[in-house]
Amino acid sequence: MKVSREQMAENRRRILDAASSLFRDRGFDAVSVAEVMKAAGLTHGGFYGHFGSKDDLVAQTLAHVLAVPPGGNTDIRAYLEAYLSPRHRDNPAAGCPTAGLAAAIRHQTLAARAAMTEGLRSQIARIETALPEAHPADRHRTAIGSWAAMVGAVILARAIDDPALSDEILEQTRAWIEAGITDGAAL
Amino acid sequence: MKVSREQMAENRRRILDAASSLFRDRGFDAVSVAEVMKAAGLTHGGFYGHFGSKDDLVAQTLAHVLAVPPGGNTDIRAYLEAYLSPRHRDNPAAGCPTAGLAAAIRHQTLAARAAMTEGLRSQIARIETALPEAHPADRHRTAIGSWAAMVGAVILARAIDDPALSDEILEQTRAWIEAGITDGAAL
DNA sequence: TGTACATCAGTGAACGCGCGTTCACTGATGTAC
DNA sequence: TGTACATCAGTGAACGCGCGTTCACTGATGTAC
Repeated sequence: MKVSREQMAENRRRILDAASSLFRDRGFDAVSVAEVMKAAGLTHGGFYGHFGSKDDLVAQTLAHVLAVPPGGNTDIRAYLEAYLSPRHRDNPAAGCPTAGLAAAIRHQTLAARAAMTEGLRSQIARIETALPEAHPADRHRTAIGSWAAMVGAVILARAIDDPALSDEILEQTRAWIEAGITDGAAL
Repeated sequence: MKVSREQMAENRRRILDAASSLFRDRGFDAVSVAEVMKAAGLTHGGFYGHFGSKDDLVAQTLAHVLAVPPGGNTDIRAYLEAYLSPRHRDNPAAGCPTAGLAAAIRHQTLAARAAMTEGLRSQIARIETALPEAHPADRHRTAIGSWAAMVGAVILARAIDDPALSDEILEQTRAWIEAGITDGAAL
């Protein structure tokens, strides 16, 4: 049964949204095409009307989720606190796609890697602008170092099974980054 | 054909070594049991004489590779330079198992997560002892923050397809961590 | 020390399952008149 | 505006493939005597 053009566009959006959450939650390999389609309220057969392959879905999902980041967060400390929180760690499906998927992108297609590259570039730029005005010329360095530490800390915190150590990774990394941001002004 | 006890022990070691490299290089899912056995010079049927399942192999490989880290590196700056180098980024198979596998451990068994937890604990302790003597009481914080940034930077550097940006992630993160280590002494 | 034989590590064919993908079909859409 | 029909988004059964896993078999090991 054919659907309207608007309905088709919405279906496509729902597939991408469902894929985005499922991939972040369980990884690219563990989520099947049929599962994504079911989560979008469709059947698996229609998938290839929207995407050329599962690899194509992966690449387009990354472009979709990395292109439009969740609002311009200008308060770097609030952003740090939210990012390095147990709540973020425990909700990968709704969390940062970089923390959830960056390590898996290495095994994906060139298109997926290209989407990640652009996403990373804009994220670094966004953090740079959110850094304190008083910060010296090495804002770029601070943005990159802070982002690497944020992503690394969430990945490590999610990988271990000791809740106390996991909380500690988040909290100490947050304090370490804040110190680095503050120290920078004194350099 | 039965083999000697020593031969069997060596075969087991070779399976773990092969799995360790292959998993780091291509991830747990993309490497088949048959592939690991072939790399170890055996056929796939014998696998279940050594391990209960592929999940068991994953957990034991992690315990194997995370338990005995490559030598006590006491020079933190040399360690940083080697870790955040293009060479390390481009050779995941021989590289740090945390950078290669941490993000995937979230989707593995409890035994795998437990191995990662112990590996992380000992790695943090190792970095703490390698930090400059003059460093203040927040060595623990510095060790955790630095390690998170190191792991995050290598993961990000491996995820993107722009060599220049990838090099920059490594280099700037290294400089950022070094600054943090130095600044700490001034706190 | 030498021999007979039970053990069992490794082999390779076979299994069942889930996956990505294909395809003939359906029926609502939207256009031509 | 109303009607006839070509289009095509979505359906669900079916496919082929690779995977983890099993199992009957082989033949070297290592022990009992």
